[in-house]
Amino acid sequence: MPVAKPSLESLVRKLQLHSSLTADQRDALLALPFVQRPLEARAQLFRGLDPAGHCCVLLDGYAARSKLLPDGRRQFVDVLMRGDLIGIERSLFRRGDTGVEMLTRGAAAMVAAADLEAVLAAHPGLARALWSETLFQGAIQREWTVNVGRRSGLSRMAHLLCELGVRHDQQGIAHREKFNLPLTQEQLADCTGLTPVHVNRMLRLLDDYGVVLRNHRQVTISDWTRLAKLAGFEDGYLKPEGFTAVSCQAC
Amino acid sequence: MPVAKPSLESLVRKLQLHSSLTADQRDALLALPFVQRPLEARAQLFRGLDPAGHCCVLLDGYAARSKLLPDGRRQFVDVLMRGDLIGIERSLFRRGDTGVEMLTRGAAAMVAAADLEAVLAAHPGLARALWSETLFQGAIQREWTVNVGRRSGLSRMAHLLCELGVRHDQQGIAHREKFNLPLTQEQLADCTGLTPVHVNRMLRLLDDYGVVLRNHRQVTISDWTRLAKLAGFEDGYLKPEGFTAVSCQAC
DNA sequence: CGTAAAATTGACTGACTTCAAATTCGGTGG
DNA sequence: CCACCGAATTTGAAGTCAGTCAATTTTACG
Repeated sequence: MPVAKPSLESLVRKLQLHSSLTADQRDALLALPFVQRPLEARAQLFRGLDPAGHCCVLLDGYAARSKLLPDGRRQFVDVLMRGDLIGIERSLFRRGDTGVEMLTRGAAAMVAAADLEAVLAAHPGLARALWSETLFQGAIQREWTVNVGRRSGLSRMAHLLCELGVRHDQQGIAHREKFNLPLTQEQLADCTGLTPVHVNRMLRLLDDYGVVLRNHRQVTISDWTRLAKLAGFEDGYLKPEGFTAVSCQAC
Repeated sequence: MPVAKPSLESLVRKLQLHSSLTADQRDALLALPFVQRPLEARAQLFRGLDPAGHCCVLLDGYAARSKLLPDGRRQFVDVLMRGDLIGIERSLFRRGDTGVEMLTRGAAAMVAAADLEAVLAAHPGLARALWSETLFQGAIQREWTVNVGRRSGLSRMAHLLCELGVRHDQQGIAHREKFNLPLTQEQLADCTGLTPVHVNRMLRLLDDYGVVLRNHRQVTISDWTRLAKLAGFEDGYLKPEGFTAVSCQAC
């Protein structure tokens, strides 16, 4: 696996999807001290309710935010990929409410809360950009609620694939129609609120329809339009089009 | 209906659940200019993806954030009550992703984006408190995803009642075990991802178990412990215990 | 190359939905 | 205060989508 020279470039890219950063702000962010930590699959990035003295940026690999039920069942509430900022609620504000664990091996940049705090104090515009990022996370979260709440099994799978496709595309990780999907069917089940068996059947059905091919862990969407239709996918919630540029009179 | 002298007191109370505000910050917030707008049931507070020049604070009544599916089905992604801040993402950052409509009659304080912007620029600590509030909303949203994704119909209803109970309590609207629930069963269905018919049956079952009594639109929880157990309810995600006090070096 | 994990498939079960009809509630005008 | 009407609730019966259980095959990885 070719490891890029570790940097927070991917976080900058993500923030710039919705917030315009000045050169100063970008440089300050890139100058943040961090420790790169290699991570095995199943490694816990954050656990339970504990607060933490750091947050992290995922540099490589995939992770999931999850909640456990008393009976041991599990629901993923987000899939995290390169550039995603994880655990800011723990480092700046309070303890968290979800666990975060690696789905694959990868690496994360660990950023000390105090360092982040200092940069945000010096650059209020950055704080604004991160708040904006929090709001985008919220939009994704709401769509996940809709997905598991109101869509059929087939649509849920289709919708998840659409969302992950767009997010890969936005982060420059892969093309929307062809990307790596390193999740097991059990993990996909935890994303969609289905059982692993049913995930298998729905993937098979999408394949039979000729809409999505899945070899090993590579997804190839051969008919995006039809997939989006099956999913009821509207990409508006992922897109910042029409956003008001960050304007903070104190910045 | 006795209308309290309209003020943003309820918003202050909400923020103080998790953020410590200085007297200055509190006064600045309370001094925000706003227009009180009475609202009929079904009134749209925000619609579709449009950005807005304002946000609002719910002063009275109940509202729901919802998303519509292409086929007309609907999922609520949050229930909003007195003190809840609505539409900040539209006023400060970008267009929204969900519609917001009143479930009952009520009233909202409409705050112009420019006024809010000015107060936040003057009091960075307030921006921090609102960001924190955004993160709490995220925690609630994640729990909703878990609720519709992994819990049985009975548990979903039970969990919703627990959450609404605690939130009524926190906002000083009512006691945790006895509060007004002005939602129709159809609306409860849109909260839980069930059908109205099934909501009816689950409420009946909770009643038969002697856990929750529901007369007209008043909820009386006679056995909180058992209800929480049925729901798998853990109140941690609603509670700021152990939070790190807001500390912003620029404030 | 061998072993454990993951994927696949089939048969059966059950929770929730759908459809439809009857009853109750809540507000309004007489 | 009561009669009325639409909305909301309640109930029953039948259907279906997804879950459960269990066995087999394939894949991933040391």
